[in-house]
Amino acid sequence: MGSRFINNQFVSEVEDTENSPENSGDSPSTAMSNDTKMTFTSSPKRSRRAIQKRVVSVPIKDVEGSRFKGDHMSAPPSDSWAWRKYGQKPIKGSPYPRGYYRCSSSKGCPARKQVERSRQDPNMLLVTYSSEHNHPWPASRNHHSHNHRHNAATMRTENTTPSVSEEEEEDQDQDQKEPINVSNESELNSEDKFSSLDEGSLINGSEFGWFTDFYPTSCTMLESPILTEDRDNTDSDMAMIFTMREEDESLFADLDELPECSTVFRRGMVQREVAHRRHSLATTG
DNA sequence: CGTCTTTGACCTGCGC
DNA sequence: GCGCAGGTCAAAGACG
Repeated sequence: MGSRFINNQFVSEVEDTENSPENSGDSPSTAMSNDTKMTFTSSPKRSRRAIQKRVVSVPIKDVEGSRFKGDHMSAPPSDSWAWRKYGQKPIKGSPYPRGYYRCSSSKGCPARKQVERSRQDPNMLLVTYSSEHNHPWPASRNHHSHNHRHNAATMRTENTTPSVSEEEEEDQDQDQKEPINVSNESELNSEDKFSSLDEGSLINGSEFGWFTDFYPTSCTMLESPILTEDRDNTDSDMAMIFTMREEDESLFADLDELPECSTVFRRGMVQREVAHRRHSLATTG
């Protein structure tokens, strides 16, 4: 299982409406193909506020070594952001505790995530991202700005990068209707700007706009060397860099500091790209 | 010295 | 209202 991490990068997405304690942790894993997955879910405790969360399942193999210092629980999978642990709780019904992390990439960043081992598959980590206050990722990603402070401490979490994509075709239309102006850093960096977005407006283009709408105008995925190193040839499918458009190149022109693990996600593109790549390899090779 | 993790206490939402 | 469970706070110590 773990050896197929590359394939694990492909994530699909479901709507989780059950939120029962039994399902809150593992249902995403069981409902979908193995390895890395993503799902929408709502916090059982905060359902009245309709706070959606995004769950990413990551093979623990790919996390080990990044920060296991006798921590049997779970090191948070890397996503190129700095996360500071602020709590840990044993979860009823699960032999593994759940770790609570908040974003420390920028002061006052409200983004949080929870990391726990899957009960059904202890080799998997379930990472639940909370976007309740809309993490200002787009601006930070695009410009590797001050919001993204990669010091030595924060880099400890960056050994792996669970790549994420989305499959909601209809959302692509939404993206094209309302592309993010990636050049307007000051606007995107504004916490007020993001906090002013109400849930209703976010849900339409996905409440997780901060998570998914990085580059709605491009069809680009930057494959990190981290994702390909130490992985044998069996996973050559992902050892590639998707062609960048010209606008993308200009867009990233000033990103020489972009960390290795940075991955640009394009919803719905990853699986299609891989399918296309596989087809091309099959026909040419 | 700044930032991190750890961990017990406290808070909050929910079901009964 | 009470108890349970999840989520957060904050002090203390560790680390680089």
